[in-house]
Amino acid sequence: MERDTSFLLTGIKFNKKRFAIDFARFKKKKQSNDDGSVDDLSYFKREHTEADKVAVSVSKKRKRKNASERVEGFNVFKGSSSLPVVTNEESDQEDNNQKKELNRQNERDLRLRKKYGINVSGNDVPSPLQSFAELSTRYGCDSYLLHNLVKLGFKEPTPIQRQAIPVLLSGRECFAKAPTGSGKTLAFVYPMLMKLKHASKDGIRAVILCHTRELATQTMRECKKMAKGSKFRIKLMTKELVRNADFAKVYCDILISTPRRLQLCISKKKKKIDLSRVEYLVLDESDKLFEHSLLEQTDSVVKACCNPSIIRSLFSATLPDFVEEVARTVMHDAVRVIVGDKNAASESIKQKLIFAGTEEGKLLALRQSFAESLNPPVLIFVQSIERAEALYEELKFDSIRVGVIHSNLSQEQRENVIDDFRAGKTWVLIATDVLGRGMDFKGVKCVINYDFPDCAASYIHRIGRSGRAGRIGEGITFYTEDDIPYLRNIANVMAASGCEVPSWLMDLPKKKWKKHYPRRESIATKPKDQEE
DNA sequence: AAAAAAC
Repeated sequence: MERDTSFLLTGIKFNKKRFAIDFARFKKKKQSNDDGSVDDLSYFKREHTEADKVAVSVSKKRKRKNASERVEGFNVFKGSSSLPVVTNEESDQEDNNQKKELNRQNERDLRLRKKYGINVSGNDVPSPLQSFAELSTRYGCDSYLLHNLVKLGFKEPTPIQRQAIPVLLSGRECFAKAPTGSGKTLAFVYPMLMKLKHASKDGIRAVILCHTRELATQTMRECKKMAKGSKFRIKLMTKELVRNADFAKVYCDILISTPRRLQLCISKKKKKIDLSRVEYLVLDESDKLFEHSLLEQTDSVVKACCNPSIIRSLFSATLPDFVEEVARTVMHDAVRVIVGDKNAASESIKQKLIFAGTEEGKLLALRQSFAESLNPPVLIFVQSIERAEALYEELKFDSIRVGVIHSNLSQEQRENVIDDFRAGKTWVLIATDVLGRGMDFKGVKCVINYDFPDCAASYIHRIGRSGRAGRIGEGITFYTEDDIPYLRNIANVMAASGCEVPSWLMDLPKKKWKKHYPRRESIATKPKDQEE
């Protein structure tokens, strides 16, 4: 019974036992600021028995075993094991022909997957697409949808689209990992539009969860473009919608929201939102949605989408094992689709590391690089809101059109900043990690990590704001003495993405990545009044 | 050690 109430968190419980030390630390923290609001997490309280300790060591062994199985699972040839089963009975001619045809199909699938760097695992993985035209021949896609595709300039499906679209169209749940800027949004929106077919007459039929409001807005725009000409209702969960709508009466085909806002609507006493009819649920940037602070919110949405025939999918450019482990506790016979190398950034991005020495050195290096060649639009990432503001104050008098964005701005301000950047009114945009993931600014040629990213995943996502849709991009990362212990992790990503890495970097000691938030000197050169 | 996700 307990299991029924905690879905994804059940998975976490299992997971936590495996990592007993982290778990104990987390538990301590939970208890120390105990405010009684940990209903769903109550299982944390019963631990430390001898039986539990045994459970830990047993599951550790199991983990190792699973890990080795997983490696095999990545193998392309084992992945799509839809080869016909040989029976003892005499098979007649027809059976033989069927087997031959199946074998030919399997060979075609394998060739195609190999060609596009697609790795799959799972039972009976559907064949990848050879072209978009197959959407109508194989899946009876409506002509208006194909027309939209052409009009929006999509000619050839990207690898993730080739494989993830048939998987979703076949009604399979899936995990999808593919490089930044490789068309993941289309890969989950398009099959959704195809399967929804006719507009909703009651209730909500599909939900897309995004980790920031900016991404939710962008995703809605993409959805609307692709659905043009249909009668689908596509809605963004805005503050106004939450305030005004009576969710008992709201019906829409695709609802796009951030987790917290949707969770609130679920937990409302009056005008509660009904997600029991949801047929499709997408967790975009899913590893982000599975972070501690968001997991409980994500969980309540997953829990509320209780339609037994729901199709759920997880998309991201970085999909760590633990996310899949947790998600597998609720998913049915999911297919895994992985494009490209594990732990690599998009290959179309040129990656550079620059030693800036000190904070002052960073500012100098930035100004110098702008003086040499400013190739707008440029995105600059810093580690905190304060530093974003400080850098903005430094640059705004430099005759460069510069903007700044972070979560301390009002929603309206945030939207304006994004619009200005998209319209080319600002050339350089300084941002916190709000814009680190998912955002698609068409022409961004260069991303500068003014402050070192906090982990490899965030590095991959940040530089992935450039070099999208096959274009060339550049990712420049400044580092100081404080960051050197963490350089090796970035070097690994660079090596995995086919970048040249100086050998001394690879000689740095391997270190398990911990979140990296060094306390930094202030950005500005010393204020004038200090001289007085 | 941060940011983000509400009202």
